[in-house]
Parts: sequence; structure tokens; C-alpha cells
Amino acid sequence: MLTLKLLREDPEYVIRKLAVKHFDAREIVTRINELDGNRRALQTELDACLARQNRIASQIGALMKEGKKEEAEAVKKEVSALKEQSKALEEKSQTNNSELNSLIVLLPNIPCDLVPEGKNSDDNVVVRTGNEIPELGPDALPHWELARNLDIIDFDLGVKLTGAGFPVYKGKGARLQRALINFFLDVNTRAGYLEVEPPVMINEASGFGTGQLPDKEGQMYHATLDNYYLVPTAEVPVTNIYRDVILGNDDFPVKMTAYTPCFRREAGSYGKDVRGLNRLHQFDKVEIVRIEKPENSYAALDDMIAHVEGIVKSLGLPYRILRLCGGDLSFTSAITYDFEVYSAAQGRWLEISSVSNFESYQANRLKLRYRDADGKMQLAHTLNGSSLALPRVVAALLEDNQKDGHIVIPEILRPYTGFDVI
RNA sequence: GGUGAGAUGGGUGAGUGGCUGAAACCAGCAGUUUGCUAAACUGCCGUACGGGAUUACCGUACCGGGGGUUCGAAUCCCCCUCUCACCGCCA
Repeated sequence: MLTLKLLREDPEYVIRKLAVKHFDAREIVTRINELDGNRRALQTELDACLARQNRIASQIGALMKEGKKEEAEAVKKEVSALKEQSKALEEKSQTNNSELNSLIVLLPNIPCDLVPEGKNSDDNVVVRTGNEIPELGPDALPHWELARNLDIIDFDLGVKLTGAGFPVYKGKGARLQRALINFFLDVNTRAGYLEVEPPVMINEASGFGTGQLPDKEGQMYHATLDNYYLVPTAEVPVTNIYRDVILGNDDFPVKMTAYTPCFRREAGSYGKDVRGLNRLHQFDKVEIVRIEKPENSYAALDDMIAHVEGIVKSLGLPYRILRLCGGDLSFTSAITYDFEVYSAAQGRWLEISSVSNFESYQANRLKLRYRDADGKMQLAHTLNGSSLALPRVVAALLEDNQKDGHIVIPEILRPYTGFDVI
């Protein structure tokens, strides 16, 4: 959520920057500023009215104490007109403010200056690539066939138990999942991220805090009996740890990492995009979350990118890092870098991580603030990134490391898997 | 699932209609004292919004959330949410 202060002080800046996201904000911003003007005028008026009532009330109290009943009764009559007036003002400002609130959440976050122009994913900018794309030859199989042949991932069994998009990992496949999760968590904690294990269901307030609610309600599984949502990402419970928190100036940086299964309804997805592990309703992911002072958040972002890159590099998977263009940037993000690995048998790049700076956009919703060196209250900046999401890592791992129908496990994972080959 | 108790500032916790934005203590901050530490003493010590000469200062709201009674509500009434304890069930 953008702040009213910014919208009031520099509406043209907001409009200009949101155009990078292909969002035409002029009408909304203009209306918001009208409503904000009304809000302030109405409050000034209402406050004055209430102040008079308060003064009279305490006068009555004093008169009653002195036993001057008639005088008190006389003064009481004055109040009723004031009460009506304040009631009317209150209704007016309520109507006004609820329109204001419903409009301000429609504005996406402002992209930062580094965000390139562009309409869609074709316009994303490749900032770096690494590791070699393997030459697999004509017999290379896609991961869903490898997984079936080796009996390590059973998609049909998942359909029986739950439905499409809920695979069952078996044997070395299950062990590989566990190995990857532990490996990622270890690397993250070594880099100073505090490991947390949060609930995988969240309440409405948490969903609102990080922006999943109300906009993306349809993307989450909803346990209606208790009104809980299954987490679409660990970002939600972990960032919400700091909802309604006021940090001290010396409490930074806050670095956390968490493994959770993630649940996404992915309504509207179909076709080859969802084949095999490419897109699932339940998948495993290790997330990193940071809370930073504004002046440090971009250095923190670079640090997170380098961190994630180190992990991908150590797995030996061919990767590239993209800076998302304005048109491809998510609603809440100020800047996002996507990590993709090359799926050799499918001949396509698969997104395995998304590292973003939300600046104060989430913090404003979360009421996540800190007291700066001067003791002034400021909004903190929030950042997060996948480190990493498992399914597509596994897909690439299987495909890129296949040899004679078997999979060669990368060196770095072997202490975790306990085997070299599947 | 049953029964009971409760929700007050960073924490503990007082407060059953006006003198309470809220005692006291703890924590925190600043200062005095002190060879250092400790102790003692003094002062400060919630948030949001609005006004404003934009440090000051003033106003309003907020004691889980919403509504009501009243000139006046943390306090009385109604609804909701959540927490805790005990019983039942249970990994």
C-alpha cells in the first residue's frame, strides 16, 4: 500500500512511475487526493465539534458535584444539537474514508529506477548467466518420464490421493526432496538467516498483511470451517511475524529462512506449462525474508541475489538471472530478479527463484515500523526470495544430469542424499 | 466437544460512570553522584490522524473488535473474535 503522504506530495511522480508498470493511475490518484482533502477537512470539523462536547460534559460534571442540578440540566440541552452535528460529520467522513481506502489498495507498488521498460516476460533483461548447458543428445528424456522410469515421483498416485498437481515422491525421490530442503536451509543459516518453522495455515490478518488478501483470495486454499488459508509461500507467515511490530534502530538486519510446503490453486493454468513438476498445487520451498532500513534495502537485495546465485551455481545447473521489466513485475514489488534454470530435455527455462524488494509497500500494510536514530517512526523495508523452490530444481536436476537413464547427483548434495546416482 | 475465567501501554498489573491517556512496579532513555562496576536520586518514557510559527504546542480517537445506554464509558448493556485453565478426545 502506498502512503497518502507520497500521493499528496508528489502525485505526478506516482503516476509517472506506475506507467512503467503499465498502470494508468491518473484517475485514481486524482480521486484519492480529493478524498484525502475531504478527509482532513471533515476531521478538523469533527474534532472541533467533539472538543466542544467534551468541554460541556466536564462542565456538567463540575456542576453536578457542586449540586447545581438545574444549571446542569440547562447545559445538557446544548449538547443534543452538537451530537447531531457530529453524528452527521462522522457518517460523512466514514463514507468518504471507505472510498479512499478501497481506492488506495488498487494502486500497485512503485517500481524502482532500475526496473526496465517492457510489456511482458519477453522484455525481461538477462543480467547474468552461469554454468554450462549440457549436450544431452537425442535420447534425452523429460523429467516426468525419467521420474516414472526410475519410480521416484508418482503423479498418478497423487491424483488418486488428492488430485492433479499433488505428486507423491518415493524412495530416492523422497530422499532427494529432504536432501534439497536440508541443503538449502543449511546454506541459508550459515549466511546468517534465522531458521523458523511457521504454521502452514494463516489467518485473514496475515493474508492481508503481505497482500494476498483480498486481491488473490482465489489463489489460496481456504479452510472455510475455521477461516484459515493454506500458505501459498512461507513469505506470508514469516513476514507476518513482524506485523504490528516497532523495531529499534539497532534491530537490523532481520534475516529469516523457512521451509514450508506451499499450496496454490493455480486456477486457470493448463497445457504444457503444468506438465510434470512444472506447476504444482503443492510444492516445497525454502524462503528467505529480510527486514531492512530503507537506506540498506538495495544492498540487502544485492546480497540476497548473490546468495541465491551461489546456491544455484553450486548445484551446477545452467542458470540465468533476469531483471523483470515493468510489465512483468508483480503488484506489490518494487523490483524483482528471477532465477531460471535450463531444463535441457524440455528446452526451456524454468523459474526457480524470485527475489524482490517491496520497499515500504508491505510494511505499510503490516504496520511494520522502526524508530530511526532521531527517534522518528519510519516504515521498514521488506524483501524476500526463494532459496529455493524445489520442483523445478528437481526437474532440471533430473534432466540435465541424466546419463544412460540414470541421474548423477551433484557433488554438493551427496552428503545430504547419501547416494551418488539414482 | 463440555465447563469456567479473562483480554488495559514494551512487560507485570491497578482501575465498577466525571478528578483516568490511564496508578504502581519492572524494562528503556537522559542526567546527577561515583576511581570502574553496582547502588541511589531526578526527569523523560504509547500510537494514529488532524491543526499549527511543522522541535514546541493544541485538538480528536484508541484500554481485543463492533454496536448501544449516558451530558459524560476502560468502567454499564448486547454481539463477535481471541486467549488461558480444567475435563473429554488425541500425534
